[in-house]
Amino acid sequence: MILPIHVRLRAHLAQVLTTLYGLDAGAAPPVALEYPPNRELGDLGSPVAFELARRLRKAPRAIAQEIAGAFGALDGVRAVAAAPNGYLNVFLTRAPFLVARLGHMDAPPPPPGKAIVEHTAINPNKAAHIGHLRNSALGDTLVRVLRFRGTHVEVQNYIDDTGVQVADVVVGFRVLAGMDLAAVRAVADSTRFDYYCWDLYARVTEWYDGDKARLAVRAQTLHDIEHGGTENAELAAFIADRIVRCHLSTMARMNVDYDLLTWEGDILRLKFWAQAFEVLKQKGAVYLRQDGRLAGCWVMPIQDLDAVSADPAAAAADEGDEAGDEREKVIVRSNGVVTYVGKDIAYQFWKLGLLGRDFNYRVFADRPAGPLWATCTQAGSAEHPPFGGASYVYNVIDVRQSYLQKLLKQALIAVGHPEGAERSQHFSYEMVALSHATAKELGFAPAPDSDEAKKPFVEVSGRKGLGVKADDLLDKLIEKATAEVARRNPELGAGDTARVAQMIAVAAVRYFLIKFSRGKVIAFDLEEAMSFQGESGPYIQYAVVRINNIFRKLQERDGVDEAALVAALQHTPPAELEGEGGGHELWALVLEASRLDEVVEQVIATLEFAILAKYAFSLAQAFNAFYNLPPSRSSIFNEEREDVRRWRAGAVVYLRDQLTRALGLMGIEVPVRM
RNA sequence: GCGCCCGUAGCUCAGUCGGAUAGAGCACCGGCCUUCUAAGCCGGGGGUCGCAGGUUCGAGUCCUGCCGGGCGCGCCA
Repeated sequence: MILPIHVRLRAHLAQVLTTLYGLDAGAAPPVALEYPPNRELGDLGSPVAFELARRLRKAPRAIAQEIAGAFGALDGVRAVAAAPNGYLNVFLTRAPFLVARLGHMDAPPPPPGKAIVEHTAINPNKAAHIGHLRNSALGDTLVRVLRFRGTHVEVQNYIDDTGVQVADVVVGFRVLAGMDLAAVRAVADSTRFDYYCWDLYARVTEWYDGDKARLAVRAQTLHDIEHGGTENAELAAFIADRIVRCHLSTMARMNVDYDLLTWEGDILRLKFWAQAFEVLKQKGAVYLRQDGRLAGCWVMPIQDLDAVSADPAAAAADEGDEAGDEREKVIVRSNGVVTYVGKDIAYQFWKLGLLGRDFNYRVFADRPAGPLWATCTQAGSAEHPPFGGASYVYNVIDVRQSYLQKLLKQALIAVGHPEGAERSQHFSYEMVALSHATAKELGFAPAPDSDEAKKPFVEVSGRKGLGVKADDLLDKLIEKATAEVARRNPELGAGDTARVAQMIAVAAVRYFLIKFSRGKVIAFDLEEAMSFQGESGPYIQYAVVRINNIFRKLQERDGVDEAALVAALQHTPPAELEGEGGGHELWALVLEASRLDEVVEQVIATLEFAILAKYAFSLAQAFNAFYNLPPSRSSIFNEEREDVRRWRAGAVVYLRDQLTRALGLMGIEVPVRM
């Protein structure tokens, strides 16, 4: 396996520094490498001379010059130069670099163990909205990025089928609409059921607001659902099942998929909590409060997690400061009913293989790729893939759940599994709100002097039915894209046009949801999200489509395929790439395209997918700029010099492949035309 | 009150391990289609990087304090 040039260059520079200045290579931090602002300056650059300037009492420039002088030869490096300002810049041998990259590269060994990614987890009582899409887009991208690196990933979607939100819709059907199961089934079979429930849910909220005493109906319904065997429980199960199927088809439109649906009802019925409770009690992680306002509750003491895990000194200091300030979190209420946190602790234990109990499993749906599995309580399938028991767990949930996610980690530490806490990651992100313009468009205009009107954005509210439904957004985007595709490609049939429009719409939404940093509230603006121009998914697709067109036309005219062009590079004089003339632009594309792997590394380390989005965009942008250069410097199709055409083709094929991979990581496909 | 997050161009946002001239999109103004798709490209105007200190050869980036905004801290889920 060829070591990436960065690694070898760092090692070589460390060696040079040792011989030159007697610096201990082991003690020094790794030599920093950056990309100079442009290719004229170099391909890689290092500020190492700045760091040494003080120690050596020499000007950075002089040091850089000495290093350049002593550099010697390194495979893959064409030249080294000391910049006037003190940077040490390195030029790579271009043609071998590209040829190697176009060939087969050995993949690094896959990380050991399985990772569980849980995402989506929409309450199964109404249609999915734009906020849910952010979760799914981030979660699915995480899955794709991990798999790209070779990690074995299990994707779970948690279904809260026994919570208040489902209970509220049950109340809506039975009390407000006066329907029984048969009537609800008739509705589900004849309408957009998730949309119907969206409106019904909002009506129920209003109904509660009309008289708080009505909340007793909710409490009774919830009780019925939790205990089973009642009409309410049956209705809840039906609603949850149907809504989940709606969500799955919405997500399928977005190229989002799962391996397993975990149902909260199964966690309850299989007594996962009882099992986890035993462990927590045994380890003293929870205890029964005898007095005070929490008398009769089983509670878990809450500590500062950072102090618990990392720095012993800081932990000791904190203990002194906050000894009197310790708080407790109720896990089991005084009436014996477990809280939400308790159920989540049990689920997290199971995910990490620490519970000592398992679900039963059934096939929930058949897909082209194979069955979609779901948990069940009894009479499961005899044969099913192994689920749970992962080495790493990513819970994709918005930032408002930080406190609870912290409690999960604490419970793991308290039962003697600090490594489980280390391997549990809360993948948090800020919420999606609505811009005032979009909220207004949806018919929600806050009173001019209200608090709502003064806020920078309008909060999405499933309860009020205020939000942009995921399918509505996709429909609008597809409608717009269809018109554009039909106008630009009249030769395309209706089926192809629809497929292309769908891909463009998905690209627009998914890119939009990925391009902001996780910590940023997205004030969703419909007009902005509908854009196919500028920094958008379709912009990137467009660049790839253009490239594919070049090779399609080349094939049609000359019968030359791109594989043949690439293969011929080995025996082609590299003047176009290496030459003094116009090669810089082409080489810049190759070097930029080569950065995908390092971008993926960074993305996994930071869980910041905006980096991936921006990278893909800038690569597309770089290509578009190249594409628009005068034909003498950029054309492939009309270039008559054989060697020049080959190198341009090779560079562009490589860029296209890397860009297609980057899009794939974001769940975005490339259409044939657009 | 305590904790977490955010503050960069008119607007929405990038800015990697602290490093070369602080960038992009949108909006605005001016150019570019007989030449691989104009969903594109090129050029222009537009900045007290919230404020004040500190560390450093070097700070949008790190530290401290403050200001403004968001979220969280329940015998809800």
